[in-house]
Formats: sequence, structure tokens, C-alpha cells
Amino acid sequence: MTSKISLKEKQRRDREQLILDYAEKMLLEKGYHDVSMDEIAAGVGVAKGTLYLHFPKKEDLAYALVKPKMLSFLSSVEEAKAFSGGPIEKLEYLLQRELTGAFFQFLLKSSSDMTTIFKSYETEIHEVLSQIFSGIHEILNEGKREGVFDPELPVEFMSSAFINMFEPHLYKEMVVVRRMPLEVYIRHTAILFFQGIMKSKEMK
Amino acid sequence: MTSKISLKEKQRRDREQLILDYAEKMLLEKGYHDVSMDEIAAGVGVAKGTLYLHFPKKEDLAYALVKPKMLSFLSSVEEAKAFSGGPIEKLEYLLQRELTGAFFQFLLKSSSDMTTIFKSYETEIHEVLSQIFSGIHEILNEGKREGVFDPELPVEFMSSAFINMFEPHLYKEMVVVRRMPLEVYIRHTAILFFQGIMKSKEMK
Amino acid sequence: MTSKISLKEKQRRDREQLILDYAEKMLLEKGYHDVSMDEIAAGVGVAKGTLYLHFPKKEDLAYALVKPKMLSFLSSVEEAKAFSGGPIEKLEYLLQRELTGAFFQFLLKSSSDMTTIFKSYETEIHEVLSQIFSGIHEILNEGKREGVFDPELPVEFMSSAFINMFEPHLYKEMVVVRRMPLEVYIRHTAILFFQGIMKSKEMK
Amino acid sequence: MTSKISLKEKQRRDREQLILDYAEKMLLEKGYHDVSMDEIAAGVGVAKGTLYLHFPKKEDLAYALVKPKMLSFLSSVEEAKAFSGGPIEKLEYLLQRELTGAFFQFLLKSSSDMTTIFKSYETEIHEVLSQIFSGIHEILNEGKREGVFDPELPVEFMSSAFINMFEPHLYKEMVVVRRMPLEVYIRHTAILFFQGIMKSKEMK
DNA sequence: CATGAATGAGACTTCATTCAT
DNA sequence: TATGAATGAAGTCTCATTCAT
Repeated sequence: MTSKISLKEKQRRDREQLILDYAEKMLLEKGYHDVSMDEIAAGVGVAKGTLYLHFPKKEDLAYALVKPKMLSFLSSVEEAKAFSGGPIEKLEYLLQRELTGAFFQFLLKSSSDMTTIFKSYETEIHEVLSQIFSGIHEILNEGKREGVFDPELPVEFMSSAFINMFEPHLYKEMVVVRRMPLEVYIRHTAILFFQGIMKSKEMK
Repeated sequence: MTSKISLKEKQRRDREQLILDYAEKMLLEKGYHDVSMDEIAAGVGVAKGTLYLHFPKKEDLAYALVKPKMLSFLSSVEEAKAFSGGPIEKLEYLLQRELTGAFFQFLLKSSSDMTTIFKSYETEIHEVLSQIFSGIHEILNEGKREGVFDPELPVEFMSSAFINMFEPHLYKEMVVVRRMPLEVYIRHTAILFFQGIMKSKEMK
Repeated sequence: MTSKISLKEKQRRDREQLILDYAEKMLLEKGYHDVSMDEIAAGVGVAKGTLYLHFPKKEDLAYALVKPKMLSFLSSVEEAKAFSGGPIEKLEYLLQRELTGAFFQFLLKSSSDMTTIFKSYETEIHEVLSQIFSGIHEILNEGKREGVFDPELPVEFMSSAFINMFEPHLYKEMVVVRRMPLEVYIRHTAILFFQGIMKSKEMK
Repeated sequence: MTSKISLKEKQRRDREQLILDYAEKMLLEKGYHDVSMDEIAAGVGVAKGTLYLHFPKKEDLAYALVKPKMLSFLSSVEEAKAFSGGPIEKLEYLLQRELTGAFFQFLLKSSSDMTTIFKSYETEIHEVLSQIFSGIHEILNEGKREGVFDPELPVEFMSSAFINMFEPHLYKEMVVVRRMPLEVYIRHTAILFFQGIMKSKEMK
């Protein structure tokens, strides 16, 4: 019963994954508007009609790529909130968890397009982003209450700066091109966010 | 007779400004790919051909919007470098100078598209961005030498985080929507960048 | 199973032929610049996009019409060279072979445009025309060596005059409109080319 | 009275000639459809509006170039008819008269477009061409009657071949590029037309 | 008269989406 | 179910022609 759903269903999922993989690669490389459905179909090796069997619209295909990353980020935020330790540890956990792997690449890379492309998913996206930010704000407020975070700074400032830390461009330059070890990259990111660029006296 | 260059030339510039204004509005609102030349022409109240009299390609129209902002930012960087005071004061000057007004809106808003849209201007853009970053790096390195900036952090990290401070989304939310006074906004931005979110002991 | 390439492929070719037929008709009638892709699509009864499925550019559609005629002429030249008989017989064979049917209509009709329209095919066309002329020159030189053709006349003169014989305008006037039997038309053409307009003493 | 029409009128004519000269150059070089009115105006150094002051339509400008050449050819035909000597001498006179200078270049070069471009002048062109051909036919028939031209060949054949002799391409190749003396070129052309390519026994 | 900015019809081309096989 | 040919709306850009200055 467990494995009987498969056979055809498995093939279907495999194929869908092939599509998603190739689409992600191309979308990241050339941007939403410069990748055609033809191009994706050809690259995957299926007919264009097949794409539409899996994703009714181009928008849906792209969103199928963005959604799990957004949700993954959200669940990381939830995990961070539950993480044992103070607010600093929680944010470090989140940093560690999402800075590796695919993290926010897509969202940020296409951030400007987010609103223009995913019109049908506008509310859904807004919903998830709200939860993400409110989760981060919770942690930040906790930190403020505990006196470890600057009480003067609005959490919106902090969270926005925090999200900017995930900017994939820098990651690529440092980790991929210059081969900076990931843990060093994460450490620098943490220092930057927690202490700023001033010469510090302490930190951990 | 001194300003006899005008008459027709003035009209030409006025109209060009009308086009640029409307185009900026729409481009910011809907994004490059969702604004058609027809739409801009109609909005400005001129014929399609008139647009092409001023800008040979859609790309050129968009770049005519981006270029001055980029150059303005660059010259602010140059001014900042020459600003009397330490590296902190220089960066604060830059922050103050460009956080107001048009600053980096367009660049950042369309950052993801920059490479895909402005193909013909790729090298020119790269050139200017290089100068901008190298100017900022100079200031940052000066700060490192003087012992005020964290010597452990690579300047690329710092500059990237610094540029992210210009993210227009937060500006809009805070200053425009929530009516936060600009000087407060700038102060928070500076704190965030220089000291991070940790409760500080000092700062100025 | 032998002709199993068909089914869809056949339909594709049929439709392509429909397009080519209608395009040839219109192009001959109105000229390249006065026939729009819209017009062709409408005339054939397909959508505009379908045209571009078969021919990526308007230029390609037009060249698809010209190319086979050019190649057919070239292969006739090759056949003529191998034709048993003297140089006169060879040229007569070529005359006979290409004066009927579609022959050089398109090429000559659009000769002036050839260079301006088929920019992408410039070298290819030049290549084929070179072969055509060099083939004809071979025959002409053979005739000169054998003492049947005027040794004083440059072959370029002769070949140019020969090619001019294929001028479709006269063919239409004489054979189509005035119903001159084709063999008479060919005979007159041969006389003109071989003996000129002077009252002859002989000829075959 | 004779010279009082001038002053402004002369300037007007000079300017018109400048326009015509430049237009002829460009039209010959790039073809009717690939030369824009902008391009001509810029090349001549006048405003586009000025072009339209002299020629109401692009078609008119082009026809102003073609017409005098056609008329010149026609009057040469008339002169040839009146030329003292037999039909051969008359045609040789015509050959000599029009093969030099600008002769039929334009007409032939653009022959294919003639019908498509000069729609408004269709009947006028037809009229002149009719006169040209009927003049040539007169000479040819005279030759036939006198027994010097082949009575078997229809005059339409002969005249068509005769006109083809003016093909500018060959002229350019031989006289301009290969520096063949003009009188040799004319002589070859005459031989070709009168005697064909066969080794002749006589001819003057 | 001369100018050249403005016009707008219309050309070519792309591409997301559909649907008969 | 998978295919890919067909569709046609929509986009960018050109250019002959007009007309206010």
C-alpha cells in the first residue's frame, strides 16, 4: 500500500523534478523573462505540452520553485524560535540553517520581480513573508527584552538588515569564487549583523 | 542671447523629462517587462515614434533613468572620500547624501534585472559599480588601518552590507508610510551598520 | 514502414508547400517589400506564428523559394557540361532544360534585390552563382578552343548575354500570352544567342 | 528676362540637383527600400521637410531620377531612327549613345521594382517604354525588310535582347573594374548582338 | 521658405497557451 | 498520457509624411 501509489506516480514526480531542476538553473541564470517555456521543455527533453500538464502556467512553474524555499525558510524560523539558547543563538542557528544550501537565493535574486511575476500568489506570498518576519521579530523582541539587542532600533530595521544578509551575490563571490570556508562566511555574517563593522571589544 | 541654445532645445528637454518621469514611475511600479512602450507613450501623451526620437531602444530609455542615479551615487562616494573627518564620518556623509532623494532605488529595485536588461551597457555599468565599490573599500580600509573598523571582516562583506542599507523597501515603509523622521532613519541605519544590533556601550 | 517518416511530417511538408506556393505567387506579383508576413499568413489561411514555425525570418521564407531554383539551374549546368555533343549542343540542352518550368524567374525578377534582401545568404548565393558561371565559362571556352565560338569575345560577355536569355518577361509575353510554341521560343532564343540578329547563312 | 528668373530659382535648382545626385548614389547603392528619406536629407545636408518641398513623395523623388534617363533613351532612339545609314548603323549609334554615361542603369538595375515602386507612374512609364520599343522595332523591321536581319526572329525577341545589352552589371565589371576600353566594350556588345557568339566569317 | 519634431500605421517577430492526434 | 504544431495577442521598432514655428 505504501509503495503502490508509485509506478506511474513515481515517474510523474521524477519528471516533475527534472523540470523543476532545469527551470531553476535557467531561471537563476537568465531571469524569468528571458527563459521561455520552449527552452525549458527542450532542455528537459519533454514536449512543451508536458510542461503544462505539470504546471498550468509559467507563473506556476516558477512559483513551484519559490514556494518550498519560502516555506523552508519559514520552518527554519519556527525551529529557530524553538531553538534552545538565547536570541543570539537562535538567529545564528537560522543563519547557519539557511545560509547553506539553496536558502533564499531565488527569492532575493528575483525579489524585484516577486511582485510583478507572482501576481496570482500575491496574498499567499504576503502571508508567508508576514509569518517569517513576525517570527524574526519575536526573536528580536525577545533579545530586546533580555537587553542583548539595541532597544533603540526598530525590529523592522533589524529584520530587514538580517534578511539582507542572505544576499546571494556576496555568497557567490566569497564562498563559490574565492573559496572562503562556509563557516568563516557565516561567522563574518554574524559579526556584521550583531556587532556592525566597528572594531569590537567582545562577541561571544 | 546667452541662453539662446533654448527655444526648441528647451522644449525637447522638457518633453524628454516628461517621458523620463512617467517611465520611472511605471517602471518602478510594474517592472521593466510589464511596461510597454505603447503604455509609456500613451501615458505621456505622445506618439510612440516620439519615444524613439528620444531613446532609440527601450533599453536606452530605462538606462537613461538608471545612469544618473548610478553616477550620482559614484560622485557622492568621491565626495565622501574627500569629506573631512574619519572613515565613520565619511560613510555617514554618504549615507546621508544618498539615502534621501532618489538614491539607489532603481538600481536595487531592479538589481536582479540589471544584468539581463542592460546587456548593451554591461561593461559601462560594471565600470561604474567597480569605481563605487573601490571608493567604499578605500574608506573601509582607511578605517581598518586606523583601528576603528573590525580588521577581521573583509571589505567586500562590509561594502555589500553597506550597499544593502540603501534598500528602498525599508525606507518606504519607515519614512514614507510610518512617517519616521529622516534623521532618525539615517541614525538607525548608521547604528545598524556600524554597531550591529547588539546593545552598544558607546557610539559617538 | 518504409515511408513511416510521414504522418505528421507529410502534413508539415504539405503546409510548408502551401506557404511556399502562396508566397511565391505574391512575391513575384508584388515584390519582397510589398508583401507582408501578415498577408501571406492570411492568404494561406494560417496564423502568423505558423509561418515562423517553418521559416524563422521573412528572408528565410524568400530564400527557401530562391534556393532550389538556383540549385536546379546549377545542376542543369553540370548536366549540360556532361551532355554528349559539342558546346553548342550543351548550351542548347541547358536552354531547353531551364527555359521551361520555373527556371530563373525568381532570380532574375529580383536580381536587383538579391544583394539587398538576402544579406545573410550573401556568401552562399555568391558561391552558387560562381559555380554556375564557371560551368558556363567552361563550355564557352571549350567552344572557343574548338573554333566554333568567337575567340575575340570574352566569356564574361557571352555568359552574361546567355543568362539574359532567361529573362522571364519575354517568355511570358511570347509563350504565355501570344501562345508561341515552346520549341519555337527556344529555337529563336538559340539563334539569337548563337548567331545574333543578322541574317544568317547557316546554323545547323 | 533671361537671367531674372534666377537668383532664388537658381538656388532652388542647385539644391534639387544636390538632392537628386545624392539620392541617385544611394538608391543605386542600396536600393529603394533600404534608403530612407532621413538618410537622404542627412546626406544632402537639408531638413527632411525640404525634401518634401521638392518632391511630394519618395516615389516622386525616385521617379525624378528615372524619368530623364528614360526620356534620354527615348530621344536617342528617335535620333537613331533619323541617323543616316542602315539599320545596323542606327542600332550601333544607339548603343554608342546610351552605353556611355548613365544610360539605362537605373531602369535596369531597378527593373524588377519598376512596377512595384512607381505605381502612380505606371501608365506614363508604360507609354514611354512603348515608344522606345516601337522605335527599336521600326529599325529592326527596316533591317528585316532590307534583308540584313534574320526574318525568322520576332522583333520582340530582338529588342529584348538588345535592351539586355545595356545590363549595367557587365559594364561595371568590364569597363570599370577590368578597365576594358569603352570602344572595345561597345564593339563586343555589337558583335554579340549582331552576330551572336559563333565564330563569324564577316562583320564589317 | 526651411526646419525637424511629431505622428501613427504597419512591419516583423516572440512566446505563453491550447488542443487534435 | 504525451506530443508539438498551431495560434494570435502583444511587443518593439521603422519610416514616410505632416505641420507649427
